Amino acid sequence: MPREIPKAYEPQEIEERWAKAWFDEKLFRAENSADGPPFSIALPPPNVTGSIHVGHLLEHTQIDMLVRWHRMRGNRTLWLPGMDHAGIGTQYVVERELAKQNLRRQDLGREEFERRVWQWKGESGGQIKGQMIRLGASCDWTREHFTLEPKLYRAVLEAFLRLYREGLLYRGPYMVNWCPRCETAISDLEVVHIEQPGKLWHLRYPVSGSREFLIVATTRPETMLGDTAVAVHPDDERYQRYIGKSVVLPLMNREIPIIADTYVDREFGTGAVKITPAHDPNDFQIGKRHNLPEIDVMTDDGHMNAAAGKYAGSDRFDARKRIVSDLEALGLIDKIENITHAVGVCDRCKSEAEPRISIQWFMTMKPLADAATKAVLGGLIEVVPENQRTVLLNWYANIHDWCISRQLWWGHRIPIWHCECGEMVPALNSSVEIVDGHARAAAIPVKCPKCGGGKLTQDPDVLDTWFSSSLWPFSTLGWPDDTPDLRTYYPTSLLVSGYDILFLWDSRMIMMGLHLTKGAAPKDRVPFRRLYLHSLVRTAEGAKMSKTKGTGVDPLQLTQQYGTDALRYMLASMAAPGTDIILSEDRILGARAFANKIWNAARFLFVNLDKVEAAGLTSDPAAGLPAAREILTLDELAAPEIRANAPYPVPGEGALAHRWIYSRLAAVSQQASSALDGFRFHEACQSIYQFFWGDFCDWYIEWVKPQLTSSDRQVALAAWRNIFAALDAALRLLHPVMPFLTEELWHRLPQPAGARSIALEKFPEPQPRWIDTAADDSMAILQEIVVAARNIRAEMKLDPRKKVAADLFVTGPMRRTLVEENMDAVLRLASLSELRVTSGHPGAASEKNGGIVRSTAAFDLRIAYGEAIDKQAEIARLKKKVEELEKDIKSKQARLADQNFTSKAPEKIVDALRATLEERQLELKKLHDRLKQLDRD
RNA sequence: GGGCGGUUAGCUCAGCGGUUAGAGCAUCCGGUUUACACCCGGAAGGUCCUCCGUUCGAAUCGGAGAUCGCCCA
Repeated sequence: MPREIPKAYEPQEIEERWAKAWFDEKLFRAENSADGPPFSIALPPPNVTGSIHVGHLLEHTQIDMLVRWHRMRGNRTLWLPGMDHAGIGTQYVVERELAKQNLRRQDLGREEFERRVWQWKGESGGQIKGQMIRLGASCDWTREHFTLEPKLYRAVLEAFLRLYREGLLYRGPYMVNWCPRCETAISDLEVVHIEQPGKLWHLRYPVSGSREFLIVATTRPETMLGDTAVAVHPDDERYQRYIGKSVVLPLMNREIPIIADTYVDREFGTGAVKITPAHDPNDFQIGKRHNLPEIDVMTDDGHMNAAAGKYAGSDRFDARKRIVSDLEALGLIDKIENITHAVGVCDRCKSEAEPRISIQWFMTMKPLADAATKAVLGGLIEVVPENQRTVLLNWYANIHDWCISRQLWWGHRIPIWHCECGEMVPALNSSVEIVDGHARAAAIPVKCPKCGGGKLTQDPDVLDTWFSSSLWPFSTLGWPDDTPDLRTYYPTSLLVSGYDILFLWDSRMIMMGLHLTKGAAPKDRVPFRRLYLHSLVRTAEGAKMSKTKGTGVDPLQLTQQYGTDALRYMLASMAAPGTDIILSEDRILGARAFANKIWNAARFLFVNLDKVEAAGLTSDPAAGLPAAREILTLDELAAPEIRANAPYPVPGEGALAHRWIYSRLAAVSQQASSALDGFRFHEACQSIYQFFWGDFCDWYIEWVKPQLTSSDRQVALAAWRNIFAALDAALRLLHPVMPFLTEELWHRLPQPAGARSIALEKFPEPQPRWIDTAADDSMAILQEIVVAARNIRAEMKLDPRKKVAADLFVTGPMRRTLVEENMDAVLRLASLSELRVTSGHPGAASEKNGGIVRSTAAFDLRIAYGEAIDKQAEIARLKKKVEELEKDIKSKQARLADQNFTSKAPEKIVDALRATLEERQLELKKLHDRLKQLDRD
């Protein structure tokens, strides 16, 4: 029965089919009762608003490779997926939609707005899930979670209430970053600094009761309306006499004191600075020290408020212009400098963030950071690459309290009720109830424990998205309940994340995990035992891939073009830890070619087997097969139990290549596993690529081709069995990186009834019986001979189809036997009609115009051909080689002559150097002989 | 201002104390080898950014500088 296998590899149909099958069959469902040590990874939950970009694909490819690899090694493997509600991000997107209808969220009211967001989430959210399924992520979709679902809401309530009772959460008026567009506080980490051209205005503040001025510099003149002091350094001689006096704040005509504070940098500007405690974090601190009033001059949406006098109602940037021009009119602008400075903007909407005092919830971080530091220092979490460990520890060391409240409507509402008397009453417990399909706190306090009042209103704020994210590795496993999943899979084995969210997410999970989970020892409470920070995909200019900037590349489109496997391979092959990735068209093409190569190698085997079968059936002498030949069937050659016992000894002299390919298989399996264990995906890819294309296709298949159609049934049988088993092993090696292609091909091999997927098979382990260093060495020599012959042929510009005779001079009987035993393969691969093997060196045996010679220390190969060779070219080539060799030999001799080297370097190194020197000298001698001979001829 | 990373072949990148520094792509030469032209065979191509140091030995370790990029303040 012919096995239909298309000539060109067409990934689309294959990938869609398997993606669907894997999902429908729940193939990657983790079984708690299964054998094997658990291996668990929580997916960094993508924003529910998002669609996948190449950055995700890089992350998912790396996770998926590790997950598939572990699954194939027999681990009880769980990759837990889910989505993040992405508070500010999602709200921003929905608000943008509303704005198209000229609506603001305030127009709808909180409940209606929330309803709209849920509606939007239902329609557009979760796109990523479909994309991940299509791209082959082997997640356990039966365990999918969403940060706003009831179970996770409950975890958030539990965490909040516990931290609150422990006194780690507090509320009060502090300086925060405020986004006037989103109208919410944002954390330090959500403010990004962008270098921009700007101006530095030098303002003249008249000193009260004098004609003098103090000059202060500012990049934000509008904040002057809220100035409540001017500060100088206490030791600054220039200003001694002003300390204690006051200035008249221009435009506002308010007297404000001149104070002394060591915070002031005498070198900056004039050494006098305006102090606006309500609009600058440093000024806020100074204000506290000096008991200065805090005058907030702005509204939530970035307009000037009543405290701004006549500027009230103006947009903050309009106000800036007006103030500057008013000051100019009054002659109070000393000068204006053009500068570049970093402006903090809201990470989400890119509006300029405003430092501002507002009442917010904060989390005390110091004790948690200390515990986390201890865990990381104690090696309870291994950080890869290692330098990121220092970055993490430094961040913990300089940690600030975390502003966890957001003035948003989309998120986990803070479970605190405020009484009219000012008392704050937390929810009674963490239970949740479902209203309209969505969760909210159920245990609502009805009476104030302090004043007994019954008028309690819930805090309007919601929690920072990252609060719920920080619970992700355990909340998704059932925490705070003691569930089988939590017991089995927590701590998770590994977290794979981009280093861009090390502070936002990774660091906070470590703190929360250590603090909140139940394990007796810290090692049982860390959220993950290893932390691998992967690279980011960047544009050619080095910018982060970003959809908003239009630099994001749609991976699904690339998939259409090149195939998912190729894309995955390309990303993995570039994923060296610690270096960012710039997408390259060439690399994708190379990966696609690789996929095609794999496809065709498999195709070759199946197609040829068809031929062998057909020939056997018809006993067609034209096919070169004897009539008596028995039919070979695929089952006989490649049944699972047959493959399991490979390699089979090949009778006669054709065994070498088989011994060698299995030896290579052992080495490559070992390399791949150790590379994956160290997150060196590029290394794993490279060694598998080299194995498949170089060893398996270029040498092994080519070498054994004739055996596959051998008239000796035993030879053909063993050869086929070995090659199928090797292909099977190669597919399993390749599976973690190229899941679709390997799945498709694997199913074309005979499999036991009910076999579901290559993903559930074993990853190749190096078998001791495969390792064969003698075969490695022998094969290496034969390959060198073949390459030397091809080299000479190319040099002589021989027609590749033309077979010629050659002479081989070898030393040692072993080598001679080796070549003679493998003569057929060598002749065929080197396109030789004959190879005369002689012991010793050419020299005397050489004839006039003796063709071209290639020499290594082990052999000399000569092809003599009727026509004259380009003698000058050959001499030039030899001379260049001589030069290189002489240089090398000289440096080696010098080093060996150096007492310092021979006495201090390890013996092994010295001996090795001596041996290579000898080889080189032999090569050089051969080159000289050859040159002399050419000269003579 | 502080910290981190890059600088290696024309391009994209490996290698990170001890072979004549590698790969893929591009280039050049030769091929319709019935698995694959997304292929096969061959070749050419490098002051490993600069300087100083450590070492028997440095692309690899340390210091300084140049340059590009990232993060934090």
